[in-house]
Amino acid sequence: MPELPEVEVVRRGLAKWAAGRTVARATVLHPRAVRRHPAGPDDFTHRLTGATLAAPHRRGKYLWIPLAQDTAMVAHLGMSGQFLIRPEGAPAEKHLRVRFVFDDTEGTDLRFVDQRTFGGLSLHETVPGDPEQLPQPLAHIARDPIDPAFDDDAFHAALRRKKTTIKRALLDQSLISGVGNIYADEALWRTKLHYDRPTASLTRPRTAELLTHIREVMGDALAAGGTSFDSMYVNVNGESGYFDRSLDAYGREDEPCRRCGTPIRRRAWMNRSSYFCPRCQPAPRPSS
DNA sequence: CTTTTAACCTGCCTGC
DNA sequence: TGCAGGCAGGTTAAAA
Repeated sequence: MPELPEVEVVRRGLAKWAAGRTVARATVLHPRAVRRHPAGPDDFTHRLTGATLAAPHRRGKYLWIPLAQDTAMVAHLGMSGQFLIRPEGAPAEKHLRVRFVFDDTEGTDLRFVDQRTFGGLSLHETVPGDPEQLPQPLAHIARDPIDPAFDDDAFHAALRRKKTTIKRALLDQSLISGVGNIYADEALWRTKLHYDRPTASLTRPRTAELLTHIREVMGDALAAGGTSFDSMYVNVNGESGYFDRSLDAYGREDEPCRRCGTPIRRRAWMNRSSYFCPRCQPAPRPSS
């Protein structure tokens, strides 16, 4: 479950069901799942053995779990990654990639399941003195819009100086993290902005509106347990969120805009799709 | 230097 | 039924 609300649902599940537990044994069933771990699968499992999982943190779509004073396990769900808390005896999922067995008597294990293998786990040093024990590789990831330390003014200034379009900017994790294809389309629809609008043309009030809508749609989605179109995106207990029923733009091609009734359109865009209302979100005047 | 494209994977759905 | 092609919520190395 890839975007910020879905990852936050997972983080909360880990906080409840995995934090504080000590790993008795870690098993890597598919080496690609730990390809971002520099020292390889054997080092990964060896270093996790005996490690106690601290409370999980999140920035944007990235999760991390501090293990010791200066080490944390980073997790990214990619397009199809899941963390599942399962009964120890439950049969292996078809796409089970990494399994953690604990030294306690709770009777459950922790599994990283990932059909498309774009996600992965890895161990990294943390930024010295960082209160959240941020892993070094995440230092370049921007704070996300629901982080109290997110700087709205700096974000607007960055948009103004970029030579790009608004949806590309929203998906740039070094400018603002946690926004993906669904919530970008939803926030743009709520703000009545076209995805190809040049960022340099945005006024400060427009940027403020956009940020407000990003926060609102993510808050709404979180309250609904996230967005799930199928069993691919689930919480640690395997349950789907139901925000898909509340989407206004994403996935609604040819269905009437909930504001003006005009059919929502889908456009091929950067090897994926953009959904928008052609009336509420008119295309910007072509530049040059 | 910044911006854009193509590639990385598996599985499902549609149309021929 | 089979098969090709398109599509899917992610990042990122390489090219422009």
